[in-house]
Amino acid sequence: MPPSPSDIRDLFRTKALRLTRQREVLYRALAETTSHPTAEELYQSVRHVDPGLSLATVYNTLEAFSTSGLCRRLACARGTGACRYDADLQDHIHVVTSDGHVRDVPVDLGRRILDRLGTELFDEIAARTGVRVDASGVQFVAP
Amino acid sequence: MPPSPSDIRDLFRTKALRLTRQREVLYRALAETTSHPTAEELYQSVRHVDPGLSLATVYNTLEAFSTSGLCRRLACARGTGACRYDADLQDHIHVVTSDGHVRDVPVDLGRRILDRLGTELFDEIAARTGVRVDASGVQFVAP
DNA sequence: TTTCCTGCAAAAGCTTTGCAAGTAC
DNA sequence: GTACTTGCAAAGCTTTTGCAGGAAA
Repeated sequence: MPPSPSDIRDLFRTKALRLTRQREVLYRALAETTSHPTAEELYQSVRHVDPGLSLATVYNTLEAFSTSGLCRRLACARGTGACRYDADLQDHIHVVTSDGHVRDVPVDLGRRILDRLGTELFDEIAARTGVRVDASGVQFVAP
Repeated sequence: MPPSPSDIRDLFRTKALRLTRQREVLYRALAETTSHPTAEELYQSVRHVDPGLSLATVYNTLEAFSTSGLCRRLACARGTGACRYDADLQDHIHVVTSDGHVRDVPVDLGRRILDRLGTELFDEIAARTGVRVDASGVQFVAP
C-alpha cells in the first residue's frame, strides 16, 4: 500500500529527518516503485510533479535517506556506474541483470534460500572473511 | 602458481586476443593478486614495470579481457563507482565490504554454500526472475 | 531564531572515445 | 599488408561540493 501523508510524517520524525516538499515527493516515488531506480531515473519520474526540483537535491536526499536508514543504496549498476536505490527495507534478495538493473526475488523463494543458508553460515562468513552480512546483502549477479 | 609466458601465449590464442607487451604485463599483474583491483589500482601496480603504459590502455585491456572471458568485471565499488576485476575464473563467491573492497570466500566454505543452495534453486531463480545466474554470481554485500 | 535544505553551477572521479602512430598477425 | 592496439587528450557520466537564499523545527 502506498504510504499516507501521516505515515510519511511519522517515518521522517522517527529518523530525525526534516520533512520538505521535495523529500516527500521523492520518498513517495521511491516507495511506490519496485524498479530500484538510479538517481537520474528518480529525478525524471518526479519532474512532472515538481518541475523545479533539482538533480543535486535528488542526490542529497538519497544520501540522507540512505544514511538514516530510510532506504538502501544498492550496488552500482555495471557499465554506467550509477547507484540504485530501494525503499523496501524488509529482508529480501536481489538479482542483478547483465545490463545493471535490479529485480526482487519473490519473497517465498527468498525465504527458502535464506532458510537453506541458515544463520550459522552467515556467522562463518563473518568469522572467516571479517565481513558481517545480513539477509538483505545476498545478491545474485548475472554474468 | 603464476602463469608462465607460454601459458599466457596459449591463453590469449584460445581467446583470440592479440598478445601485446602491455596486455601481458596487465594479465600477469591481475592473475597474481587476490585483491580484485580497480583499473586505477592495477595501473599503479604496473607502472614500475612499464612506466609508459597509459590508464586508457588499462581500461581498454580490461574491457577486452572481460568480454573475451579472460577475467570478470565485478560489481562497482560503492562510494567511488570504480569497477573491480578478477582473473580467477573458478566458481567462487565474493564478499563486498562496506568500503567497496571485494574478498574471496574460502573455497571450502563457498562449496558448502553452493551445495546447500543446489542447482534447482538456481533454476527456480532463473524461471521466476528471468535472470540466469551461476555460482560465480553469488555475492554477499555488507550493509 | 537557529539549523538544515534547496538549487544552481562548478568541480571531482571513473570511464570512454577520436585519432594518429605503432605493432601483432 | 591489414586489422587491431596504444597513448594522448578531450569528452561523457555519475556524483559531490560551495554558497546564497529559503524553509522546517
